[in-house]
Amino acid sequence: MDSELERYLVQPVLKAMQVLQLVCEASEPIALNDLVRAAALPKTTVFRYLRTLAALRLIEHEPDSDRYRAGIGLWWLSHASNPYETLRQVCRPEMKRLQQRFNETVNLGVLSDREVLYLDIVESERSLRMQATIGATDPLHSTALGKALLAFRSAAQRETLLPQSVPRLTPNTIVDRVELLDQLEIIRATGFALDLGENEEGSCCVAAPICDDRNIALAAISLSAPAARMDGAVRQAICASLMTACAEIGRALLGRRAEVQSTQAQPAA
Amino acid sequence: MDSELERYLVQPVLKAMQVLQLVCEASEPIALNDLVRAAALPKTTVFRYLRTLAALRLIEHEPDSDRYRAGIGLWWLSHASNPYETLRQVCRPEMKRLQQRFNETVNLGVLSDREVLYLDIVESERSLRMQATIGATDPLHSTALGKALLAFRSAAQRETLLPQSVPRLTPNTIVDRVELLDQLEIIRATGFALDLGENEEGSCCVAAPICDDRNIALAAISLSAPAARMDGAVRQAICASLMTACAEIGRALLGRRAEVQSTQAQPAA
DNA sequence: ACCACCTTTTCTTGACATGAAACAAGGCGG
DNA sequence: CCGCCTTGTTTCATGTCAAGAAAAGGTGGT
Repeated sequence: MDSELERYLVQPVLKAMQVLQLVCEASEPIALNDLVRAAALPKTTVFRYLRTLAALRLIEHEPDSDRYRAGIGLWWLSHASNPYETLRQVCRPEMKRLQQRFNETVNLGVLSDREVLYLDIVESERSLRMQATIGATDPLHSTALGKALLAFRSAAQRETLLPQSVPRLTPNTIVDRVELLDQLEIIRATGFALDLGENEEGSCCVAAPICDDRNIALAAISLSAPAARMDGAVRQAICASLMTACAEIGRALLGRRAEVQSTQAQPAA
Repeated sequence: MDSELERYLVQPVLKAMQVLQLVCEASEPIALNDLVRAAALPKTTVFRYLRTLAALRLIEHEPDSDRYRAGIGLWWLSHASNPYETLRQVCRPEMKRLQQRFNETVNLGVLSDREVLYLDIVESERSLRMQATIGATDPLHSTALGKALLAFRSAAQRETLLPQSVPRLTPNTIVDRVELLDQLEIIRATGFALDLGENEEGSCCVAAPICDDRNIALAAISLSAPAARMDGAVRQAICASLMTACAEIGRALLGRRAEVQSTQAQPAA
């Protein structure tokens, strides 16, 4: 499916990044030989990548033990006015407050490539909790985050972002396109989106969008919990807090100029 | 001086990282042509790097505007059990408390390649304040951080880490090797290090080490201020708080197994 | 002192990164 | 509305330079 995306790939870059990732994933400084084994690349090649990455300070070399570990250069990359990073920092305090108030998992998501991309997660402390991973993605149509992000876009964009047919993930998943688009209108009117076990059985999510001054969603925050803990009264309280928090963040973002532009899909060919 | 370090460099990796850095530094999504101009590389080359980096999710492509921006992959790299990142997270709360209590700039530094590497900085809110940059380095011999890091190492390592002759940065810089080594003994005994305008005139720093269970410094925290604000009584209070905070962090680190191993220099050839 | 293991260096080869140039696709002004 | 001009994409021939085998240099253990 991504045969087109796999063109023009520069091998040395791919392989060097693989090595970098291995160094970063290692819980402790790692030696050349271990990297060679892990990466399944020739020793000389790995050696040269390590030297190159070290010159860029992306990794650092411990002369004593001849081991490599993550370097300060990574910090530069991920903090140099990275829009995701700033968005996360702005949202963090409100997300923590939501988590503390309801003790459920709070997710921050943006639209990326026709999917929801989880940018940040503040986890509930309960043993039974919803768990996603930062950087992971979920479909738009089956998640509260996705629907919130879709609803606060132009009608034209909703059309292009929503595939003609969407996969059924649970018995509750809404797979009828018209029904989905109708629901988006309701979400737009009420200001929040629900996911009643549509993405994963037994889980329930509430999401609200963070909008710019044109009422376009830049991101969305959701609270997710087992369905049993998310009934009537509690859900109402959550909805209210969530919408307040998101509106607050939206106002805070207006102050900044480093606005986060969510990816918008190209028109269907 | 680093002619040896510049060997075995893989060009595609260097250039691709340059492009990645440019994308990350841009305050807003940036187009291919702008990158070509900024990087001074052929268009085709930059194009291929962008595709490669996008495949790795280090950057993301906005189909509408044909622009590129930092991607979520960066987050993976810098947060996948990066020892610096974990150290920073552990130290942050105490650093913030120190900053709030004294309203002076608080620095976190580690030993890296015979220098102090600033890992984190919590800035004073005063208009006249000491200011360093995360990722920047300073000499060991002229900074409180450096001396604290040196003092809590074996005598042998102090010898190898301290160059035979050190540069004079201000009139107060201690350039006599014997005098320096003597002072390290005192620092080791008292538990804190001072910099009285030795690195920059008019600035005064107090530093204390964060030690592991063998009393080896993993990192150090310093408070820096204009000399005028750092006299007798205040300095004593700062010293006490600093040493308490560092001891606390040391204890917290003992709990974790992801200990941060500071770089140790190789024996002088 | 020998051996085993690991890093570093050297060297040859051909795969492949390269970049000029042509092509396609918008966008803007005339 | 048309055509020029900017920007992204593709193609292709070339020679660079990344690759990897193999050997040398170091280090620590028994």
